[in-house]
Amino acid sequence: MKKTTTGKAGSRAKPVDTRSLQMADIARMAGVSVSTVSRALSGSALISEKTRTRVEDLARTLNYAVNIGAQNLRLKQNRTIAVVVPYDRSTRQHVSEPFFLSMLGSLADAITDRGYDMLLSRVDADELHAVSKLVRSGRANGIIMIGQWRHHDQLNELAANDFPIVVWGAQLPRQLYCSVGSDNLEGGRLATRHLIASGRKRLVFFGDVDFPEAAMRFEGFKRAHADAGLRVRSELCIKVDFTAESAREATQRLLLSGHSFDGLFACSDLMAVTAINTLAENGHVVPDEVAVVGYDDIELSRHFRPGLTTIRQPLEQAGIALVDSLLAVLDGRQPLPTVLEPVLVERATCVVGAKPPTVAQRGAPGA
Amino acid sequence: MKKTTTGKAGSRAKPVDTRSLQMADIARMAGVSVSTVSRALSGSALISEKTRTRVEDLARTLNYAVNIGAQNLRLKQNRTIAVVVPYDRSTRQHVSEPFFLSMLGSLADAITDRGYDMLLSRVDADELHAVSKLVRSGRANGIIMIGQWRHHDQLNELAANDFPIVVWGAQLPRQLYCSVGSDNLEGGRLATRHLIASGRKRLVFFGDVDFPEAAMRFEGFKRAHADAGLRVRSELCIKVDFTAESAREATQRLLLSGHSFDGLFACSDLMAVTAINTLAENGHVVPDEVAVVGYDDIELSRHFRPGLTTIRQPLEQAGIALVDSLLAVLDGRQPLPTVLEPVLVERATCVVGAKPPTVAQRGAPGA
DNA sequence: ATGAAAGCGCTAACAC
DNA sequence: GTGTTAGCGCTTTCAT
Repeated sequence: MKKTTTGKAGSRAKPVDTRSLQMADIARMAGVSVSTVSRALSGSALISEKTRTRVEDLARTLNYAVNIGAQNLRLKQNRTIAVVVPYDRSTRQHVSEPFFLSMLGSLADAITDRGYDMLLSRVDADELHAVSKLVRSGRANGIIMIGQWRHHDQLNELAANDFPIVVWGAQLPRQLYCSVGSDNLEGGRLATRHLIASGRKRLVFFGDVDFPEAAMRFEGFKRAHADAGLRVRSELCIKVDFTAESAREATQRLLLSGHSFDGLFACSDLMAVTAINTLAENGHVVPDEVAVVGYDDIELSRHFRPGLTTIRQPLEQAGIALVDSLLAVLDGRQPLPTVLEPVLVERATCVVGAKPPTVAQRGAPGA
Repeated sequence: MKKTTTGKAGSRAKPVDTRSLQMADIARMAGVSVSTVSRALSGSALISEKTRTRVEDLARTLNYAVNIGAQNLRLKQNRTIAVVVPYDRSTRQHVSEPFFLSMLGSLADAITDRGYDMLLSRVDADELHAVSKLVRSGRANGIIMIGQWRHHDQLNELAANDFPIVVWGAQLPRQLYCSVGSDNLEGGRLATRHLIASGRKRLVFFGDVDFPEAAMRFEGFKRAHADAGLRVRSELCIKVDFTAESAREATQRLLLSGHSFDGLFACSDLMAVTAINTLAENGHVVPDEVAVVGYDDIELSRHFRPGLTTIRQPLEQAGIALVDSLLAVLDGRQPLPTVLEPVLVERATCVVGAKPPTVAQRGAPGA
């Protein structure tokens, strides 16, 4: 990092004049009272057309904008929604995970469209109760929480106190808060059914069932097996957390274990992609030897080679559903959880109707 | 999307009780005055240890939090920084572009670390002046603007009025605002030099020089040619905007044009990846026939196959520099623009010391 | 060490 | 139609 010399001169201390225009100023200049200005600017019907235009013109010319803080204080409102991304030290789950970031974009749009502001806040997952402060302190009206969470009880406790929160995630039994999520069971089933339909029989599962989402996907994995009259091989069900490193290790361990397999369902695209790369480095060809289905359909998956077959979560809809549900909660209603339908996106890593798996091809070592 | 029936019952209209605790309540319960509570909670030295603990305990027990809105109004402050992402209809540049999103993560961290709140705001690029309202209305103290912008003059106009804004982007001549950006000229030069060093001589440039960043990278492209005694082939310099579609079209046109080339420098990783895929679909092997260097080092590039050689922008540093610069501006100082050094990340698509390009290999058609 | 009172910039009765 | 007045929930003189 270097500082250049081009640009403005050093640092003359010249405090920014923050004493901006106020309503009183406009009032004085227009020769009316403050309330008249207030009314004129808020489109009250009690104001004469003449005064209104005079005030409006003045305001526009002087570049005046109503002070939202004061307005909110007076109105006891604050059109702000806080989006909270729990920050998990242990998992090192980070805001820059592709999936989170797509979700953020979708939320930003939905929130903006409804005339609200979006506060982005990261809180330590172990300090989750801190989110309530955002609302108690009047910083935001309500909270949208995103993230793999194993915080069911904390959330329930918040919701029990009528705390305005909506969370992205699985719908759980005895849940007091409103959730929006995709149907993870169905997603897991779709993925697994597709693997089976492509002729695979010995399927690996990658995921951390401590997370409700992953647990549901695993459930779908099992159901699909049952539907097809296949049995789940427990030695192929591996606990992998949501990091690339974990997926890499798991894949290596799996290869070393000697268990044979011809298909893999991973609970995130990042896992899937990492597994594919690790397989490739060890001379195994995807999808010829091992078919793979991921989850999320992040940007990456479309550009990855071979194109990743995956389960897409409808994020646009998710953003909208989250925001609308929160607004309903704020309105004193109790919206039902929303379950979005995941869709299978078939690309190259698992194709139905293609040739069946080959145990060893192109003289690939191992397997 | 379907509504499930599990979960809470329908919608009993039961307005959330927003009349939360106030300082007056604490005061009454503690048997002291409001001012005492205020002082106790803000750690004033004039309060007896006994009163302080009593008040603090009470506040903690009752889950009281000071109303930030009122506090800010009184203090004429608001520890909030708005991050603005211009939304460009024509380019369809979207918040979910991987690069923007990484930047957001980095900013969220930097802002949070400094005890500020981050407001995320998208504004139509054609309504750029709207950002000033964020500050005039007291919603935020200052603005950090991210995004490919061709809005130099508008920004200068804002800055001329002492408007607290810092922008991510190239440093331009006669610039009145503070910018933070990577050295795009150097980045372009690094990329091009690497291509040349790997033995390539007929280089393609993909980018839209209407954007200052891309223009500078192109400048670096030209310099590297000059340094190596090569000439830039104008028929290989193609205007491509920051979308995958545009890159795909450009690549196809390029192939149809019949011009031969053995290297490609793309102004974003997304362009690069798309170009590589399009080349592959047409039977051209990267990097054997065409070496490719991208720009940004987004997540994708690490997982893409073959690994994308690219120029990394140091986003962590960028976030920090942006925030610190803005805070300096808010403090009445005039920070100098920051120029971050880009670094070359060598992966597989352009490797120095590898075998020289082959015009046709593995019986690839065309070329 | 504590309290009373004024006021941050705005809105909304309530008068006229 | 417009002005007067009383707060929204807090901090901070200025008294005591």
